[in-house]
Amino acid sequence: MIDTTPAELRLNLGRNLTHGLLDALGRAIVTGQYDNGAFPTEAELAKQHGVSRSVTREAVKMLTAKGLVSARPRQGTIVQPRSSWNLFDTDVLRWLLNRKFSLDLLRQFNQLRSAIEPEAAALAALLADDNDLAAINAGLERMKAAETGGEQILEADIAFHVAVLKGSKNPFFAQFQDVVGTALRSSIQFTNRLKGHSASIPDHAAVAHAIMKRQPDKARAAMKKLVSDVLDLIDAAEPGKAAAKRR
Amino acid sequence: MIDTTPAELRLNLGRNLTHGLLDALGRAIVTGQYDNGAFPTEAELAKQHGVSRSVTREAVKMLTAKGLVSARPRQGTIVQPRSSWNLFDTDVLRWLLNRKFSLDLLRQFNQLRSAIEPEAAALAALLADDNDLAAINAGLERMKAAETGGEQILEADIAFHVAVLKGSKNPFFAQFQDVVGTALRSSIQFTNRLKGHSASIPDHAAVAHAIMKRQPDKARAAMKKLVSDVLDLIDAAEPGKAAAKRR
DNA sequence: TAATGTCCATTTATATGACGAATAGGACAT
DNA sequence: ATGTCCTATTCGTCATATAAATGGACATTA
Repeated sequence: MIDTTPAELRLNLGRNLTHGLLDALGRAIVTGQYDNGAFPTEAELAKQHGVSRSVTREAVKMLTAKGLVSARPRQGTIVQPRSSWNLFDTDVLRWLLNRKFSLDLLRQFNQLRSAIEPEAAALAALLADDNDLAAINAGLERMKAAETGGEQILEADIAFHVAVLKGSKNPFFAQFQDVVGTALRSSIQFTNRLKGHSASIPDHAAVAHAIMKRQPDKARAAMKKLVSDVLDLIDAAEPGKAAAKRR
Repeated sequence: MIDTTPAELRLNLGRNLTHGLLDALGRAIVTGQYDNGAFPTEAELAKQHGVSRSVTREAVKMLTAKGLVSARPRQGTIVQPRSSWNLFDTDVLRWLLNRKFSLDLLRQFNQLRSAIEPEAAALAALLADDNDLAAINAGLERMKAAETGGEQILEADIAFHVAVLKGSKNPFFAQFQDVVGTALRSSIQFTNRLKGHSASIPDHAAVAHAIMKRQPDKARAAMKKLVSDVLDLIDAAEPGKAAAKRR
């Protein structure tokens, strides 16, 4: 039972009741609140959260669009298996990382980065335009400026990686802008522990330099090293599972 | 102006009015129907398609969840820039590939595969369980059996790649199951032209063999070759743009 | 004139109540 | 044991009314 009040829902995401309820339900689903029992009916949801049926219906429709649930008459609304959740939806990702944070998930996410970002860097070295290059440099400069650590450097770090993804001129890679941003921000409680390494300025500079010089292979390798270092740190934090290596 | 009737909407996706309208609006948006003029208001949409406001609202809410539009009071509903569309939503991807099919998009999608699938194959070589291995082999056998070509071999091909992604035991890679399936099926009109190459049995067998033998590096290399061949064919079909190489 | 505050029109957001359609599961007959 | 039918339940759809938000017009004021 979650039993939120309308006021709380409104505060939740700063928008409106529908988005507030969406957020509440999303979190509840990813934390497994409905794994055994069935998902509440329209009427029950409306009653529990003190909102109208319209609001619940629209929230549930959005959950459907993100793959978390499916609804059929008489059967009711049912939570879909995790495999059909859209992990690249920033809402879903945020819910997952915030509530049930796990090293496993962080490792798996960085395995993804390790596949995506080096290729994106290589493409950026070939295709990035002046704007992209400027953004990449700007991100690097911000990192240097905020070298003290903390939230500053995290945002600068994100800006750098986002700029590279965008510079790839491939919309599928560019799509990961939000994903990477969301994931890095959501997992800050962990990554803070390994700061100083993950935000290694020289390694980032090497990526930027290779892209500027239009050297895709060097850019790929430099970016690969960067992400690999993060993966090494994660494995080091949990030696047991290190079997899942990825080089 | 699209002006569908409720009956047409129902047929569209075989489900209900809401999903039918979602589909119609999604297609209209990705084909740029609303790029200059503004998106219709709730009332207009309801009138144009002969459905109630509830249906339009829920369809629009789903579009919102997929990042295609945003809605605010007084401002109305506005189509978001392409960069914020969720390309990894199978609906969005299907709409994009069906209506405005382009070699560019196909190339970019295969650049993504070229980043993802080799790493997934390497992980699968390390982590796939017996079920996964069986599925990979089954896909390969289906390909051999359907060697005549046509739709049979495409489905077998998809099954093979999906099995590898699943075998990676990484939910982010596994997520691409639907994406790869949707994209391959949607781009069949083009890929048919280059069949026989893209579905090279020996190359697929090499991937499967490396995974069975638990050789991640070989699996990665074999999968890389497989996707690279597709990319080469795409570049060959459109020599001008081949500058966007990706090795 | 320029800055600021007030009001208004428009559009989405929310609420409510009613009815329709589909179907899971049981009752019943065979 | 099997197939058929019925019914209760739940989502799907519709209609209408009211609230909230906001961009812009307009008035006010320094």
